[in-house]
Amino acid sequence: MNLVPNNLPNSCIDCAEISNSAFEILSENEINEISKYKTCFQFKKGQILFDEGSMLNGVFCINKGKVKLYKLGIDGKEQIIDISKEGSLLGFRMLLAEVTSKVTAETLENSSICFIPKTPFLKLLSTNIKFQGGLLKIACQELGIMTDSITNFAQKPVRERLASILLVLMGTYRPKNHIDGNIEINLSREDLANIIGSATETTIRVLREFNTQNLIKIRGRKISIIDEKGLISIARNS
Amino acid sequence: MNLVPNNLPNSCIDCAEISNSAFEILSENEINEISKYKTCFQFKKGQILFDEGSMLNGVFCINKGKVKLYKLGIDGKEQIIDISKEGSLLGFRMLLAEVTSKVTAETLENSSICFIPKTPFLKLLSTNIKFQGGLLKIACQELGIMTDSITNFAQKPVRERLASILLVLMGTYRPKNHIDGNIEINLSREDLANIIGSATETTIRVLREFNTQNLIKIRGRKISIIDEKGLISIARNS
DNA sequence: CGAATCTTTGAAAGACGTCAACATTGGTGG
DNA sequence: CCACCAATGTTGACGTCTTTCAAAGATTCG
Repeated sequence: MNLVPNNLPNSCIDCAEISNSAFEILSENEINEISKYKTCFQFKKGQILFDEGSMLNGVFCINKGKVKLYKLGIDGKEQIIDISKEGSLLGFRMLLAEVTSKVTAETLENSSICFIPKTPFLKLLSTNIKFQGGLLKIACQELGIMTDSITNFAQKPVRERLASILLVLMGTYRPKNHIDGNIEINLSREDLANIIGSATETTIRVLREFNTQNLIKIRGRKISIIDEKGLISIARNS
Repeated sequence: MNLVPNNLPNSCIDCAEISNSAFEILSENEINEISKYKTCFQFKKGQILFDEGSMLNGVFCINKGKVKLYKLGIDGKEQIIDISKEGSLLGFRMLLAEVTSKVTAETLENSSICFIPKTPFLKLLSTNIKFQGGLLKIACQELGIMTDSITNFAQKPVRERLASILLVLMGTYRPKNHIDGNIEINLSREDLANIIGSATETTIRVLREFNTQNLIKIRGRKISIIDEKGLISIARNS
C-alpha cells in the first residue's frame, strides 16, 4: 500500500471538481485557506480509505476516481451503500455524528483523493455558517436518496432494482463534459449484485436477459445502456 | 378534519419534550423567541400532516403522539420509512433540500403537534450556527440509521427484519420515565408489514411463530416483547 | 346488533438463493 | 510472448422463502 502524497493542485481552487463539491459555496480566500491543510494522495484500485467501525481524523474529498462505500452484512457479504465519484466528500458523517464509521470506503480504480484533517475542517464548519448550511443541504439530499432506496429494496424485485441501479450508475460513470454516445459501467458482477442486494448469479441472469432484450449491451464486464426508456419503464415496475 | 389550534404550552421552554428535540441546544431566550411563531394543533388519529410530493411552508414538532412517514410504492403499497415520536422534527429536509416532500406524514394516534412557519425557522437556522450544527448532527445520525436499514432490507429475510424492527419499536413505544415491565407495541399488522416490507400475511405468520416460541406475547393487536435477547439473536441472523 | 375493518389460515405459484460445474479473463512469471 | 493460475463470469438444477389469492374468523365502533 504505497500512498504517494502529492500536493498538486496546490490549492483546491484549481481543482476541476471544486464546483461539484461541498466547497463550491466558499469564497476564493476561504478555499485557499482550507487548501493549506489538505494533502492529496494517489490510491491504487482496491485500497481502503477507512474501515467500518473505525474513527477517522479527517475527511476525504475525491479529486479523481471512484470509491465504493459498503457495510459488511450476513456472512461477510458486502452491502454497497454508495458509489462515490469526483467531488464527493467522505467521512464527514462520522466526524459530525461523533461515531465510528458505518461503512468501509474502498477505491474502485486508481484514484487521486485529498485528505483534510479534522481540526481545520471542523473549525471551518463551526465558523462558516454558509459552509455548514451547504453540508446540511447535502445531508438532507442524501436522506432523500436513501428514502427512495429503502422503498426500492423493500418493494421492488431484483429486475426492477437492477434496472433502477443501472440508470443511477449511468450518471456515476458519465464522463465529465460528456455529450452523447456510450457510457460504460465498469463494475464487477459481484459489486453490482452487492449494490442491488442479490446473489451474483441472479444479477448475471437478469443482465443477460436485459442484453437479449437489447436494453443494454454487454462487452466483457463493461455494460452500456442502449434503451434508457425501456429501463426506466422496468424500474418503475410498469 | 378539524384542526384545533391550541397554543398551550405557550413557550416551548415548558414543553416536556424540549430536551429531546433539536431545540435542546438553544438558550432559554432563543427558545422563547422561536416559540412566538409556533402554533400547536390537536390532530386526530389518521390525519395527514403533509403529503408526498407537497411543499410545506414550515416544520412540525411532535409534542405528544406518533407519526408514520411513508412513501407510496408499487400498487400504492405504503413503505413506512419511520415512526416518529415525541420530540421529532418533521419536514426540515424538504425545506433545506428545497424539494417537495419524499414522504407522507400521518398521525398514528391522537396527537399534539406544533407548527413553526418556514420564515422564522430558516431565519433561526441561518443566524444560529449552533442550532444548524445540531440539525446537521441529527441528519448525519439519521443517515447512519438508514445505512443500517438498507443493509437489513438488502440482506436479511423477513424473520430477521421483523425481529429487528420489533426491537426498534420497543424504543418507540417505551413510555416516558419507563423503568420496567411491559412495553406494548400498538400498530396494525399492515403497518408492521409496511415497515419491514413484506406481505401482511407473511408478517402475521412470523408473529405467530414468535408468539409460539415465547419471544413475544400477542394480545389482540398489541404486541409485547418477552424475550429481548432471543429477538436480538434472531435479528443478528445467528 | 351489524357493518366494516382487521386478523388469521390454507393452498399454490413464483421469485430468488444456493450449490456445483464449467468457461472466460486478466495478470504473472518464465 | 506464451503458458498458467487465480479470479471472475456463466449456466443449470433444485430447494426454500415469500407472495398471492381466497375465504373464514375476530374485533371494533357507531
